[in-house]
Amino acid sequence: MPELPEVETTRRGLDARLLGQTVRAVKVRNPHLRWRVEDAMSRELPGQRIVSVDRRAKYLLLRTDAGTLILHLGMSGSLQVVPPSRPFHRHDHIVWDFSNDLSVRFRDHRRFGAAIWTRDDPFAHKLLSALGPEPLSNAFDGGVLYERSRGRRATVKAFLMDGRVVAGIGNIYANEALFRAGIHPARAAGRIARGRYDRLADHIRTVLRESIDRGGTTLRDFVGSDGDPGHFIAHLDVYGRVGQPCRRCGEVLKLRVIAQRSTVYCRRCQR
DNA sequence: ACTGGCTCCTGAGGGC
DNA sequence: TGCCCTCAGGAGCCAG
Repeated sequence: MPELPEVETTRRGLDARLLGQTVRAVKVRNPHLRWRVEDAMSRELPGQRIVSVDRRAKYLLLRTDAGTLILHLGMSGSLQVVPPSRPFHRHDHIVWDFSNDLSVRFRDHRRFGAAIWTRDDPFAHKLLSALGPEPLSNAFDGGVLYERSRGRRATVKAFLMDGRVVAGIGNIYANEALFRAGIHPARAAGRIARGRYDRLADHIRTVLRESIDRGGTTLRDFVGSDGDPGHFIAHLDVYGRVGQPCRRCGEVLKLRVIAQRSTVYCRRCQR
């Protein structure tokens, strides 16, 4: 599923190919994504030039002078940059044709993704306005986690995946960062010391950067991951490794559902 | 202010 | 071989 590193890789691919290009045509083949794709997007986007391609959490922001296209890949979405003549896949739901004779297709077989058109400041949009700091920005550190977690009884795993605390940490990277930091995923967020949050924040940043570096390599051709966790999968310590030995101590890795998500951890290394 | 549970959807995988 | 069943999973939303 597209996690923050895949979305960032996608952003870089779009930025390299679409910046300064003009939207020639928009075709919505199936408007039934997470929220119905509004006609205003098809009406107002043609003729507009892409002035920037940004990312906030796992949202992609394609800005024009008339408004911003906000995209979310959900859990099975991908964006494909292809020649317009390429035959359609049955789950290609939206198509944007550009002035450089490239076509971008939003493919999403589960349709948990979203395409939202807004004329206003996208950061003021309800979906973005309450988001916490970007994990790779200077605004994020152990202090943020420590301050925000005081008094909270929810598990640290759920806490990390709450976008209002820190933006864009998905299930895979919550699992991985907690393993690297040696913190048990079911521990109450409010009962973790400052020093451990400092280390956790460092590990969140490091694991995301390492994965982006991998994504940047394996997804260079930009065909989208389409449900695949990406080639960073070979470097995961816990996610997808239930029943296998811990790379650090050899203990068999355990699976528990925490925060409604599969959580894999080492009960010896994580306390 | 928090917290946990529900929801959308389809392909994959297991059982028989 | 094929059919049926179950389930994962991002994150907004809502009730308690």
